Amino acid sequence: MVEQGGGTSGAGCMGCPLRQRSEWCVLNEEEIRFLSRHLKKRRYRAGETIFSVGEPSHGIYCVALGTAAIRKGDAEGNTVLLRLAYPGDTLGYRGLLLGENRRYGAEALGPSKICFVDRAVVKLLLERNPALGQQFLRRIASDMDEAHDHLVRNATLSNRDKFIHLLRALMNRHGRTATDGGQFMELPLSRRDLASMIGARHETLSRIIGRLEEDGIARFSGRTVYVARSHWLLNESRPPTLLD
Amino acid sequence: MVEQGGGTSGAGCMGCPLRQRSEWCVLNEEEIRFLSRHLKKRRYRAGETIFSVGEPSHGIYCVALGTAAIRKGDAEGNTVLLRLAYPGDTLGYRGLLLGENRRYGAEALGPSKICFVDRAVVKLLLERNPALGQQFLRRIASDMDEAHDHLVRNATLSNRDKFIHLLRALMNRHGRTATDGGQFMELPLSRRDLASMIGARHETLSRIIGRLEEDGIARFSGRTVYVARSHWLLNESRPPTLLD
DNA sequence: TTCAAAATTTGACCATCGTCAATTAACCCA
DNA sequence: TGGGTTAATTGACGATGGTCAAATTTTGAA
Repeated sequence: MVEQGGGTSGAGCMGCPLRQRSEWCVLNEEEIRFLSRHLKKRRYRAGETIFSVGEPSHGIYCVALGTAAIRKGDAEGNTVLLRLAYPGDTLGYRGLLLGENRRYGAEALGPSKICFVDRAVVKLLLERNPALGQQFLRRIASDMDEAHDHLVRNATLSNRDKFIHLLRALMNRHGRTATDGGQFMELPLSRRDLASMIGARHETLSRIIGRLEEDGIARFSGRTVYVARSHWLLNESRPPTLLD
Repeated sequence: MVEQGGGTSGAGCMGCPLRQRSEWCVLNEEEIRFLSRHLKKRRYRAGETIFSVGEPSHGIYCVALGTAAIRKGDAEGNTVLLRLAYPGDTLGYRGLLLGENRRYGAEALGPSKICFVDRAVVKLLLERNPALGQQFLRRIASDMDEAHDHLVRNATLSNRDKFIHLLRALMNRHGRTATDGGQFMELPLSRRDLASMIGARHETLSRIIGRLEEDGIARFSGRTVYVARSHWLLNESRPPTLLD
């Protein structure tokens, strides 16, 4: 299950199509070879755990293929899906940087390939190439911005609008344009997870979905969603001010 | 208004009591002297703006004395108070790292002293002392954790519980123990800002406060709050965490 | 394919929250 | 100190969201 050498094609990180999109893009050829030799690539099946809350942080993970979900729970046992990670995204850098145990868990949402880079390898590369540290700083800073935007939206929008925003974000990643200009998407998440992402109960989400269908904004069938072109742009955010 | 040399006593950063609590603790004596010479320290009056959304990021700010508020708005003009910053906290590193304009604003909540460090000075120190970069990484990683905890709470708790959590966090910073074992605090924020921190309208917060008084959990009078010892620990809210 | 478990939907009901509007209290500056 | 402005509270009421429970669909494993 575990193979040496990164990249989706077996040619090592050198041939990895997402090298340019990840922080590793600043490494030179020799450093990439070093990384290739020392990372562990592994396939995950749908639902498989990548790492869990509370375990020590031995290294970082790099999504090569598929989608991963970041989950976090509170003291009461409520669990929230914080964000999704896509190819090129790096997971678990915080625990590594702070030398702490993992404070959130990650799992594969579908069949995925994910590379693991041991803490020692990261450390060595960071020392060799300071630009890599810069890259990580930039990455975290940008994650921070995202988290803050998320906080503002959650404090500001209704559940319905939060869900619409979420749908649009998901559509950007998972959607395809249909022949009529509308968009199709296969949802990567269960209703429960979708609900947890907007801080609502799953029953509430069901009703929101029902209302979106009534209003003719979208059609849901299992995990497939269809949104007509005409309805897609004008929902940006604005609360449905009376009649529309 | 602007003076050279950091620290609250005029002895430069060297004598700054919060040097050990900020990222600058890794600098050696010479580097601290360099920092002292090149930072600009400035007093702010209550409500004064430190920096605003949209303006270019020329450097970072370091709270020496007082309390600063981080504000962010969304497209509709709603504004949210994201977090408070206290002595030792660094503001504005994200815009600097990403080379972007400020995506949030900061203002002094009361009379404050805040040091400004120009981007060029930061860059120089970062190059001279890689440990400083590490410190920043750790700081951001920890801010990130806080933001995620905040997201989980917002998705999970009722407004009432979110407010109790907020009160407890504020009490940790601003509270004093009374002779009877209860705690007093002078709130640093208006009701509107308190409400925005938990994602509620100010009218709703007024009612939450009313209910807390009815339930005998706390007493509010203007900006002073009193909480009896007996009610402090057992309230339905969860674990005591830091501000965020 | 078949069946049991899990996920989803739906209904009923109540608590909470947002909005509008009207007061009342606090604040700031001349 | 007065007067005008902002902040805070309160009431009424409709909308939204949570909870419990039951019905229905989907999923996964044998």
